[in-house]
Amino acid sequence: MPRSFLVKKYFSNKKPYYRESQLESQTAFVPESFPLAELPTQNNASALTCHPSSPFFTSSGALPAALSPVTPGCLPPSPLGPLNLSSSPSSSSSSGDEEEDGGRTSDPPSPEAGEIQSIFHCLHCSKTYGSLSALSHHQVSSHQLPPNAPSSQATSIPSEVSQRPAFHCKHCSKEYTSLGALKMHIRSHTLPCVCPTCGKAFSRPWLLRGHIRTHTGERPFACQHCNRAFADRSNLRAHLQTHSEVKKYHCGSCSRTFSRMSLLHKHNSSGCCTSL
DNA sequence: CTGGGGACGGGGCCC
DNA sequence: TGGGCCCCGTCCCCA
Repeated sequence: MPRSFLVKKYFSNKKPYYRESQLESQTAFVPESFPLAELPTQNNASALTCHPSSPFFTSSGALPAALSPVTPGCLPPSPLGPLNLSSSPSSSSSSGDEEEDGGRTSDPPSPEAGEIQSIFHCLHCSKTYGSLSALSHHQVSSHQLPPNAPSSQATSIPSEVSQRPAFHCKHCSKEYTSLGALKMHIRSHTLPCVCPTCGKAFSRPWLLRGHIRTHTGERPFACQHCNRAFADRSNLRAHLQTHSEVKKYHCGSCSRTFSRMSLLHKHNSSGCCTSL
């Protein structure tokens, strides 16, 4: 993943892929039920501590509404009802294809802020420490772990990494070099944006908007070469590959090209032309 | 089996 | 610093 260089993947665990089944249970998530993210940044601990029951889930701040599968947490205020979508499918542009975004405030205040604190948990014995060094010392002395052992999740920090800011997600074992990146990542766990139609939850408002297009059938991204249109720009991009004689992904063993990386992977894993 | 579409997650960039 | 958008990538499903 060349683009994910900010993520220090020590465990190469797969990214959370929210399948329908998972999301069905996710839709009724209870924000305060999420564990706390742990950040080895004592400086900003107090500033980051806030209520996990973020008031953005409802206009009135009533948390129980967050349990509703139709809480439009990330939807802009809608005079047309909960399914107020862009009614201009052809507007389609890349920037602001949905004018009623209502500005940039459609994205709710990040609830993850309330999940951040500077407590260092040893995941081998659940002890907590107030500093990284204390935790590290504990792990070395009590669990015979090397100081830089990427043990369990979140709190065991490689020494070379600990020398610079590292922000850990407690929901998984990812680390980030910036708080903003971590907060953004945590949204993928908290999924604050809920589809008012089906209750499916998403990490970001624009993901929800894209999802809503699956309900409305809006396809703002049209192919210039054929009559097809897509709800997702990435899908259009992939489709455009099909119009190209020489496709983007080349097999290293034969001269075949593929429109998608996944097809190339399939091609390779199926044996391709010997070399594998 | 292959190709393609649908859906969506994640990080970077820009404002 | 945070939000929105873009691009890349992946997984699933279907023809």
